[in-house]
Amino acid sequence: MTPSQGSPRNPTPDRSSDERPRLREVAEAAGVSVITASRCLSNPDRVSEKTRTRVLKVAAELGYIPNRVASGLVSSRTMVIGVVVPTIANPIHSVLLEAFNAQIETQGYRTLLATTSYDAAKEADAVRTLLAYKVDALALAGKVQSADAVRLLSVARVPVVEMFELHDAPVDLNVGLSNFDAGAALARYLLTRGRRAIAYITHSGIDDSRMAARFAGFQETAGAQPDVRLMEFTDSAPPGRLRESAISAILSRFPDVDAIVCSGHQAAVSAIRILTDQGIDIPGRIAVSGFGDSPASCWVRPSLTTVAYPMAEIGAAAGKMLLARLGGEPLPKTQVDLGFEIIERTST
Amino acid sequence: MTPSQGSPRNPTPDRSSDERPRLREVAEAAGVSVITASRCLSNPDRVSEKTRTRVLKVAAELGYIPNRVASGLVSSRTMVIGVVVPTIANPIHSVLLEAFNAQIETQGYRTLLATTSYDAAKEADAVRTLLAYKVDALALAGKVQSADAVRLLSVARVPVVEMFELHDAPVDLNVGLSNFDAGAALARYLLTRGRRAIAYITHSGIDDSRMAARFAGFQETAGAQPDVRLMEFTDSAPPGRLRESAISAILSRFPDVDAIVCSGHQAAVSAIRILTDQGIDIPGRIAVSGFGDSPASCWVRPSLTTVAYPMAEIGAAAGKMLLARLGGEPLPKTQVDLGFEIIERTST
DNA sequence: CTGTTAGCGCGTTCAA
DNA sequence: TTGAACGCGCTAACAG
Repeated sequence: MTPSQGSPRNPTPDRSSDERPRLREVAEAAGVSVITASRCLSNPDRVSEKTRTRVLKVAAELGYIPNRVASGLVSSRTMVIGVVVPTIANPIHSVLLEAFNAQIETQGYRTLLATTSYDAAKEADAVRTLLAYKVDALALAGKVQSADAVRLLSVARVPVVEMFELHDAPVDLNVGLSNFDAGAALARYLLTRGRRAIAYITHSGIDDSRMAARFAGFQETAGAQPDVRLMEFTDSAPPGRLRESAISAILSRFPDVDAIVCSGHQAAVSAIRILTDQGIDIPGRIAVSGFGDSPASCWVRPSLTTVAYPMAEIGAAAGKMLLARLGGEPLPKTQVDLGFEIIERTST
Repeated sequence: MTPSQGSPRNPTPDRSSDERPRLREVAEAAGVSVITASRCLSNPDRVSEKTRTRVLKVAAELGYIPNRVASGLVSSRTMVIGVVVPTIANPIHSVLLEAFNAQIETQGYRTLLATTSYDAAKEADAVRTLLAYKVDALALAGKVQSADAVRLLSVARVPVVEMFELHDAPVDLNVGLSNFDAGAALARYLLTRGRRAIAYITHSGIDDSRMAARFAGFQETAGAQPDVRLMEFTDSAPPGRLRESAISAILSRFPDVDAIVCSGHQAAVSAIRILTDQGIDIPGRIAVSGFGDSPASCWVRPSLTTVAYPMAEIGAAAGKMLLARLGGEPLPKTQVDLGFEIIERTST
């Protein structure tokens, strides 16, 4: 019983009880070649309307879902962008990530995530894995820390954007602000208001150049005033948290302290709570301020004076810059400063 | 000048100035076949130590990074898990995501992200795209909303976990808590404390079964008390935000209100601020409470009585369950209740 | 322990 | 506008 239509040279292999249709099944059902079916889905213009509608109809009926792994392999465009953040739980990063992701989703890209826990070795690892997935671009929160990661990124032929921190030697694109300047600005602000005995709380055990830059800027400005005493205190809690013991240490070792600056986000809000619970007058005896704004900063009483960062704008701008690069559009600037703003509230 | 070693049958194509070495180059440089090189990297046990060390050394020297797109295509294991959340910016989801991601990263899996903005149509779209990427598993925040998504998930041959909300007909795995019970528990709590005129604020324009379940539970319990008046107010702000107008509406249309419940996270904290700014006594005149705990809940004054959800535990448990499935281990239970807790503070 | 053969599902490159 | 051939880079299945 030879089929009168001629036996196909490439008979469909047996896929009984297998999952989803592939493009080939769609093409066969629509009576076109695989490539025509492919074009109907990705280059609709290059196909006559008649075949296009027929193929699309068949594809819908069969519940066809394209295999992006296969198309990624052959076209070397995966439509995936890798994102590296220290942690998602920190609101500053989740806001950044949300804005970035929303931006790239508009063009059909998806975010492949990797976290570093503020660890430079894990950062290099994250970059390596994301590159292994052949991401079309890469976005990183903060200046790239590890030399390995820098090396990997510079030989990789993908656009890279470092978000949040502006610095001198970006791998490629760079959008954010100068944490050094932010630190300096906050120092000036406190000095102008007469504060002279300043405790500055940083966090230990993490690779975070933003924190270091903030302190450097603060130190430089504060150090220029001869009558200012600046003491750095290190807390081992993760950024965003603060141990009561850190505050106790300050009060005992620096009794005439008149200002506390917290480098970690949210840490300043904790500091306000701890100090007010001890009956210490803010800002009468001690002014408190920090970096990074959040709803909690204005809810807390006294409300927090802080250096606000435009994280959502940074994420969106980073997404747009990458999309422009991926679309082959020229970029007017590869480094964009979105600045910061000191929000004066009642804690200083 | 014929090479004396014999011309290879598969000469390496010209890749001058091309990016990274492929497995083939590594194999050639190490003098083994491609498959042996492959095994050195993924099945080290099936290769003699001598060749293994040689190949690994060569791979490191050449800076070889495996192409996971190719290996995903051929092995149908991508080592990627798709995650669907309404939004990342909401802390409740970012904590969930962080814990989930940390869990799966321990086994080398990566998170491919998609957001829905609380839109059922976007949810189906998100699921479709993630399936197109051939994710090895899928995790979704909340009960799957759209029928399309349910259909896609049930024919897909991948493990699925619905996180956060427990319900009757999970697609596959399910870990979280009953938002219905949480609503009921909060109602009982408020009734026990004598509240009888309750305004309940929900958010409009979003597809969120959790919010609906909470209200249903609350309503059922409160409705059982004949002397209780429960009024639902709808705010068009996104969950987590709250317009002042919502509070004004309550005060004018429900003047003897003695309790306000906010369904959205953080919304209750906003409510406290708005009410205290208007000089209204909390909890003297009005008790305020909500769902979802956060640092802000204890920082605000009066501090917020709220139903706390163990989001980090849920994310971690969901990750572990998926990993077990992917590892072929049997799961004792496919539905896990992690419960909730009413944290009593000073706002009630 | 190592190699050979085959092909994952699709898009590129040509030609018709 | 449509199609045939080819191969992306890697691993599964078998053989040696």
